[in-house]
Amino acid sequence: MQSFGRFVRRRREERRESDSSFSVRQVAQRIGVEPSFLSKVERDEAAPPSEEKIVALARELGEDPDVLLAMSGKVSSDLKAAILKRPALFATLIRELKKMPDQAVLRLVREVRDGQW
Amino acid sequence: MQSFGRFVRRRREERRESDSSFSVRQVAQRIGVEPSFLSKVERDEAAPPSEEKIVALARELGEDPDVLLAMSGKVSSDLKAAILKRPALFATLIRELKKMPDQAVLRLVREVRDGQW
DNA sequence: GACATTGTGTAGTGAGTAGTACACAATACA
DNA sequence: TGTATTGTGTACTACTCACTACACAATGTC
Repeated sequence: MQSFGRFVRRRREERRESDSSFSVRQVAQRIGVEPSFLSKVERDEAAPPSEEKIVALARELGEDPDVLLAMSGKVSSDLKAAILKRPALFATLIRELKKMPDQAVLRLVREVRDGQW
Repeated sequence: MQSFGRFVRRRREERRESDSSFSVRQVAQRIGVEPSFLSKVERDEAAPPSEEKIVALARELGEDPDVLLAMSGKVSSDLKAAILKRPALFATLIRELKKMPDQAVLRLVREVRDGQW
């Protein structure tokens, strides 16, 4: 899997080709960190920022926040809260699903979402 | 919801009624922490211990590790890992399920486990 | 009465988290 | 050519996490 920093840098530079406001400095300001910090993060010299900043960064880059969070080893706090409310139930379900291929999980997601439950 | 410390203390003292080896000191030794630390944890003067110790504690107390972890605000690292591997899929699923009542989730768990997937 | 065991108080620690503040040389722009 | 903007280096900080080490008085046991 690709590193968090490398990925962010690549995506930011892609966005920059068509929008010069995607400099380290300006993106840093928009997500609320110091430029030097974002610079270090993008070079993997600093650990990924907090959940809040990552979500803001995902918004900037047009990426899925959950995916970007995952790259930083974090799980969105609202998902965590949902699991913590029914730990035994979710533990069983997730352990069951982790054995199954993507396709099967996807099918399940669809069926749950389209609501015959 | 009950506090982690209070719950552990109560459960330990229950076990102790029929087994004198369930003193703070001896349980602490079995799970690998200092007695003073376990004592503080049980009185909620210290934050809950690490995942590893909580799992050991659950084993001692005959409790579900996932439930005890949940009381400490933690999600088992194997569940986290499973989510991190397919973040978008699990995010969608969990957000869908959190709106649903226990019964519906339970039914889903059963159907998944009994394997027509 | 001696010895062991008990719970707990106090003090301190090393690693990780999540950053800031400021300075600097290189580059871009007008 | 001057001004602005850029990315990055260095140094530092406040906070939390997950504990240990040791001492003590009270209680239990032989």
